Amino acid sequence: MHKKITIKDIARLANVSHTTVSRALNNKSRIKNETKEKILAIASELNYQPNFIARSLVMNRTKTLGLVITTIANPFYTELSQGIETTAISLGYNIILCSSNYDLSAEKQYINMLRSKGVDGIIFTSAHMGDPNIIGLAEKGFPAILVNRRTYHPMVREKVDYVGVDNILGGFLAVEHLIKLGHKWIGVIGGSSESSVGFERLEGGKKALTTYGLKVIGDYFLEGDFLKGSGYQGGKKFLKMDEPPTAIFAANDYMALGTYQAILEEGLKIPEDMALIGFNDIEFTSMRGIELTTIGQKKYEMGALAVKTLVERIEGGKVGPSKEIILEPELIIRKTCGFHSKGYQIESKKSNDEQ
Amino acid sequence: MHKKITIKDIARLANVSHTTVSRALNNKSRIKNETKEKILAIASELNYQPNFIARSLVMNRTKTLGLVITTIANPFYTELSQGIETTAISLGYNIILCSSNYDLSAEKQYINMLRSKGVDGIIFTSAHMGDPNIIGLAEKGFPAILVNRRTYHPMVREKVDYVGVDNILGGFLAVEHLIKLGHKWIGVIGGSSESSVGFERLEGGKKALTTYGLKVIGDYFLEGDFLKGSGYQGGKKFLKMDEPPTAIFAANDYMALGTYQAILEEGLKIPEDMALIGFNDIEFTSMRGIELTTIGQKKYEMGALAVKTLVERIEGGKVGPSKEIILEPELIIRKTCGFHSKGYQIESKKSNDEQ
DNA sequence: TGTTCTTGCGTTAACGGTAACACAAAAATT
DNA sequence: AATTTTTGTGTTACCGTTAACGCAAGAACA
Repeated sequence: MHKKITIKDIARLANVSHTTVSRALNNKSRIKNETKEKILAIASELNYQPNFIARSLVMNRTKTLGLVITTIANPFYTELSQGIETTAISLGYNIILCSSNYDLSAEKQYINMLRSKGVDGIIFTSAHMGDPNIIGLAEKGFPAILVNRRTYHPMVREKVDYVGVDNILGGFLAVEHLIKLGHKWIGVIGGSSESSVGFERLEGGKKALTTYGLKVIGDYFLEGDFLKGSGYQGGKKFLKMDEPPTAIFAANDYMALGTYQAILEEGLKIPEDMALIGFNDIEFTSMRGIELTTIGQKKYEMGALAVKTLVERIEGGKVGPSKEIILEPELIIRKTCGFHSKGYQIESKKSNDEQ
Repeated sequence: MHKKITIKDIARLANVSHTTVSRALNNKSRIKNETKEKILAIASELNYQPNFIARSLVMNRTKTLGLVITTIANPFYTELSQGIETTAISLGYNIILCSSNYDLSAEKQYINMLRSKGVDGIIFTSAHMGDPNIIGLAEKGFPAILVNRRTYHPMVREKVDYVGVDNILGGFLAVEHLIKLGHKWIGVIGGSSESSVGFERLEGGKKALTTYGLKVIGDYFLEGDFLKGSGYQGGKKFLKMDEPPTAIFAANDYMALGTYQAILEEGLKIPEDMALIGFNDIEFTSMRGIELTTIGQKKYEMGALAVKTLVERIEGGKVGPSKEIILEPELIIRKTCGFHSKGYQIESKKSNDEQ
């Protein structure tokens, strides 16, 4: 393999010191235009590529960001990642991908690795509620940002920025939609209790119930884990109740898809016999044959915003208190909750066991 | 922020030279067990994290791989990426993610950046047929591997390994399936001409036609671009023909999904009025309401194999000629091709329930 | 015309590791 | 007991950059 050419090679050919070459390449002041151009010409002639490793060592900056994610297999995260990666590139940063696969100890190893490799900052897309790793980072003042999921730990809130959707409002919108369609018995399948978004969406749902004068019934709140299987099981569970709900809000689309399947398996029709609403608006939920009503959020923008905020913090020094950027969710009406003609006048839906 | 501790800090505390600390940390021979343990104790006490940047500079190895991909938004690539990332981690490597978004000049910039950052090798998941960037890399003998899509350039074939599915066989299986179901008029929507996999799947399809004594009719072969839209347009085009085909093979699932929609929009039923088969078996095609018959390939394993092969080449020196690893595709029968009364027994495959 | 300021560049020292080499002391061999 | 080999460690150089500092020559000012 070709020997890599360095600034010293250029220096020799240009009859200057390697420092001067460095100055020319970095467009520093106090260099004669003539010599600069000579050096630049030689550099491009030789197709010189700077060695970022060496630069990083002395500058203590790598122009690289770590992205810690549970799994990119979830379309929600892939879209988020796209926003993150594309924006990072546009700002001159690269992304090192780290899929923790829901393993907290793996996360710790990732963080150590990333810090060893000198990343300038780390993006966490799926922080656990009391994630000790993130708390540790916050204590050290290491540049990091939380996207999507957050942590309520005071130290983290104080030091680490956050970008996410208003999950409480999202949950509210979902359940409100069901209520406005005439539902009074609404089942909710939450996310894992370690996740802030699951918790918040649940809170929003409860808020909608109380706002509209409906009771919050414990049996109608099931805990899930954001995976399809738990949506499926939740659906089955609801349908086996003496008084099943007439509508179900699943805290994400994956679970909603599982619930969908459970409902069909029990011989019920959607939306006639059971209304269903999800959360996230992942690709494919809009496809024919599914057309899930759901709560949408700007995933790509969220990722983009996260990177911008993080890079700002990295490059702007450690100034300023931490930010919390909250985006607006949006109700996306498709076909799994039925239609409303005017002002939410919907055909009242009686299930057999309604009293 | 805390000052990062270095081997020199440890050396001072242990009363040895920094070289000895390096020896202890790297488990080199010729060091007294006693001193080694003392050093290791101090290192873990101080929670020492090695500086990979410095190590990389002298060793000329970063334990980092570049992943050049068109977009991770395509579920095919996300699953591939998962295999790549997980395997890389298990072998001690990190992945820098580079989404080219179908832009060849972006690819060139990515490659330069990756080389500047000193990655030990690059994985290409979607090489163009005559990709000059990859040819350049091959000429320099830089460690690289092609996954999924390939290049037929002799220099690349000679120097760069390849892992992919047998797309010719896959195309053959798809069309053969349709033929065995009794179809004689089969429309094919190919991939982009810049992609080896599109070309190969088409070849396989033609081979099936001639093998079973059917004519290869030019009008029945449309060029697509692997995106949903071109599948949709292709479907429309076929249906507007005087003699539309009775079955369509789309060279990937995304296009098949588009074709699906076009068919439904024209008021036809699948599979009664039109049979449809795709390629890749991406998630969601198995979902209720779609259940696309398709050609499956082991995406995760493909990614894993690619990383293993690349790392082998990196770590084993540049020995040995290049490898071509070809995996077997698999016909996955679901519901979009229907059943045939006589002679062709179909055992339906259980849909792969995700997560 | 002498003094100060600016410009342009070279010298040298980092950054945090690894590796080649040297050289005593200890162990093994004769 | 003398010689050779092995073991354990320190010294020094180096990887390819950037940055602090120094200094001569020219420009600006008095």
